[in-house]
Amino acid sequence: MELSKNFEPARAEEKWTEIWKQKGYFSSVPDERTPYTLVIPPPNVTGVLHMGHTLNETVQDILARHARMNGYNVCWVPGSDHASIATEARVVDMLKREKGIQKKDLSREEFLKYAFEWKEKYGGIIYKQIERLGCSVDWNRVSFTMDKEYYAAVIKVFVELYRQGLIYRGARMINWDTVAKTALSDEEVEYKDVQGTLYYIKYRIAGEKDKFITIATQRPETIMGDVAVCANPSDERFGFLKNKSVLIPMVNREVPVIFDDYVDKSFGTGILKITPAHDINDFNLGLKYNLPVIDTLNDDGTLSEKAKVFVGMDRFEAREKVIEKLKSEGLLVKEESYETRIGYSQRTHSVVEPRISTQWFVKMKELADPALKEVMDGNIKIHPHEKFIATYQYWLENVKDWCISRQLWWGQQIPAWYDKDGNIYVGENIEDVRNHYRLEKTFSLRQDEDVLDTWFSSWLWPIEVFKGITDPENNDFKYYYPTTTLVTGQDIIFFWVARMIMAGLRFTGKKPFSDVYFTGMVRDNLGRKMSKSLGNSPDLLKLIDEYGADAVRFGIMISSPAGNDLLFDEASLEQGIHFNNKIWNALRLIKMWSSHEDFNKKKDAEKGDPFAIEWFGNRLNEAQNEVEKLIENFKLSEALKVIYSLIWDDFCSWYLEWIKPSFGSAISKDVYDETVVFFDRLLQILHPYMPFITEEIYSELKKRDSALSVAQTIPPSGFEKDILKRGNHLKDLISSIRDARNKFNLPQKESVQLYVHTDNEKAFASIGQLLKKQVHADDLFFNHEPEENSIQVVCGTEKILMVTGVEVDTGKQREQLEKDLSYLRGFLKSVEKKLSNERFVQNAKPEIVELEKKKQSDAMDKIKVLEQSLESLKN
RNA sequence: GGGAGCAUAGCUCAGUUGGUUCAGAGCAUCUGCCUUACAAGCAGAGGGUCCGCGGUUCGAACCCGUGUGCUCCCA
Repeated sequence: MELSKNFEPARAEEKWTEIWKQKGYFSSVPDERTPYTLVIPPPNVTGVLHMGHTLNETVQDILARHARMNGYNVCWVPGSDHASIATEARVVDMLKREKGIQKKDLSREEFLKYAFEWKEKYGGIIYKQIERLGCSVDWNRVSFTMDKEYYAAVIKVFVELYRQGLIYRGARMINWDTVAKTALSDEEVEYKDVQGTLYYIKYRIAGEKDKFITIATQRPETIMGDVAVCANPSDERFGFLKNKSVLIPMVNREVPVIFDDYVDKSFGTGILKITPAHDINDFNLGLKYNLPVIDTLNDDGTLSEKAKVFVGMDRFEAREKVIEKLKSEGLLVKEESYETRIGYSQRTHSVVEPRISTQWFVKMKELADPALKEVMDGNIKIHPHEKFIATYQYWLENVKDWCISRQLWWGQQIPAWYDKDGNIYVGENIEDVRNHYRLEKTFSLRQDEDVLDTWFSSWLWPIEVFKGITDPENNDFKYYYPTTTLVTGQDIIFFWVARMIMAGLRFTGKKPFSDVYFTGMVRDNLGRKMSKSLGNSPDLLKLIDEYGADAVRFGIMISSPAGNDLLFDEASLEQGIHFNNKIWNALRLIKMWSSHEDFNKKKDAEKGDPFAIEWFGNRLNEAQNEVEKLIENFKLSEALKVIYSLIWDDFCSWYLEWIKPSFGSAISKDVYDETVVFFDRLLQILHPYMPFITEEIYSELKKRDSALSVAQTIPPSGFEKDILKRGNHLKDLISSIRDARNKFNLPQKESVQLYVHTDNEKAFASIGQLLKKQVHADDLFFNHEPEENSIQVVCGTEKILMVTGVEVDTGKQREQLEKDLSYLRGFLKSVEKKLSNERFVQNAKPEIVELEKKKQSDAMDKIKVLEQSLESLKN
């Protein structure tokens, strides 16, 4: 069948996706091979893959395919997490919009039923995208953090940690999301610099007429929760307030003046209002001075009864009203704009409210220490190391307890029960509780309403996708765990990576993975973070439709240096298309040769040049060795660059041109066969990066029994430097002569005679034929002067005189030679300066001095050649 | 406020232990070619104060100090 002129991605993608699936190439079962295990960082079920995921999955697929082709039993587990807050919000929203149902009108069970339905309906988009990208995941192993067994694992771990004293329940200052109406962990709060306003407000001093102090605050709506004002004891300005109290504006409650070093004398007026319910520092001061806590906010961010004024009003609206009121009472002194930082919920983007709340926490210290040690000792390697090790270390050394309860329904319900007095009973289920605590069947218990943080399930991911918690003795777990490499974004180093290491060490006694590879963030070509609000994040499926999956993978990898941010530009995808086309056309060329009528008739076939094959074989080994080394070090982008240049430059531009039979002739069968072997090896090397086109070409190149995806890469062997050197010599000669042709406007078709001046005539035995062919020369003479006018080409220490029928512009030629000469003379001078410096000769290593001497003599040789050339031009 | 990282060609980045013609690659640009695989191509070329300043050294893109700018993390 005639091959299309250009590669058609859509057809190949459809075809190979189907074949891979049908043959079950990527499903793994334990066998005698060494496992190579990857677990997908579960994208959350509500989402679609953004470019960050795309980079991530591509990297993993490259590692997976590469390992598979190198003898490993690769198991790549796909899956998704339940994304408690985000999903619950989506479901609530959907119920309201589509069915007119309020969450509060549903029972927990009814709500969960809807949530699972929603997940079935929309959770599949991610898997579709992973498939379209060509990811070689094991579809038999899809995991979800709310699967029945996974759920059980999370509960089991909770109970275990509770019984070991690592989980406790207590009232603490936590981060409250007023939209999702749930607690958040510290990591789920994102701080942003914003322009705030500082309000200067007068508080009346109790028992004195018309005497006030002025206090600066950015949160006037919390005034009603004030329980004290506080100044620094060393601040003389406020000494007179000792043992006095002040009246809170609007509510006129009398509160004491206290003194503490905590107060920064230079901030605001130097005296602060203390509101323990709504500020962590105030809370700590409150504990220290035994002050009451007055919580003036409801869980949805409106003012509570305790605020007494503006009850039921939203906190930000209330702020406006409070200011108005203070103004009207003459208590507002001034407003001042200033820089501040405000915390936002990572999920709902609402302003997070510090709030006292009774929640469940994990004690982190005991878990963090081994996790830190494991990485610091190098048992788990982080890539790129320098960039992230300090961050990892800092977080673990300063880790705070982890708030794991969420006031939601979508998630694992906390396995804790309360009796009527509020005593806590923890167990895997109510029977377990009754047994463990020896309670009567009739003893009344009520389960905690809340669910666990999604990350409290995700941290078990590498373990529980193989049922390592629920069934630790099973064969899969024993074979696949610990996993090999984790690929993820640097933004979840604490959320996930650090906690997975803790969980792995704690629950299995083993690290969860050996290597962690952090990808950078994907930005647009202006360097901006990709986000929905900017609308600069492209739709992956559309990109694949437009460019093809291979081009998308190529584009994202070629511009993705390890660990660095990636500036995503569709231009690089176009480069991917061009590359596709280049390889495709190499196939067309080779196939064309085999269809020549004289192909296989040995006597008529043109003899191939042995040097071309010898050279490319060596070059291929050299490059493949380099690629292997780079991939081993997670330098995937660099490896792709090497492959790109190997295929485009070395294979297509040089090798194929060198062996190309002259017009009308057939290629020799031997050369053809060698070439197919070379092409095969190139496809193997490229396959992990661009799986579809390589499969397609592999199957077109010759008849096969199975696909490239499961083929084993022919490992590189050694290479001879001397042959590579000869190849470079040849390439230099060809380029120099072509350059000269260009400069002298000598058409490519015009044939020439070459007079080579060299002291190494022998070298031309192997490369002479190719040289003639590539520069369209019909004669090659050595160390003879031509009779006719000639163009002089200097290449290294060799000089080539090119004789042509065309008039030669000697002025132009002289100009070029003089330019080269002056550069070389300058260079020689610098080398000689070095050599004449006694201290250099004394101190530098002998081999360095030798090198400088060689540079000197090389330069002198070249200068001599140039001088002779110039001399001959003058005649 | 504390910490980390980065600064090399128009853009994105390599540059290993300080020493090989070390100042590189890809993309972009420019010149010439519609040469029977590919114009999505071929053959060439130009392009840099290695962020500034100071130091160490026979020798610095590389090591040290300092300044400036950018990015990220933490409070």
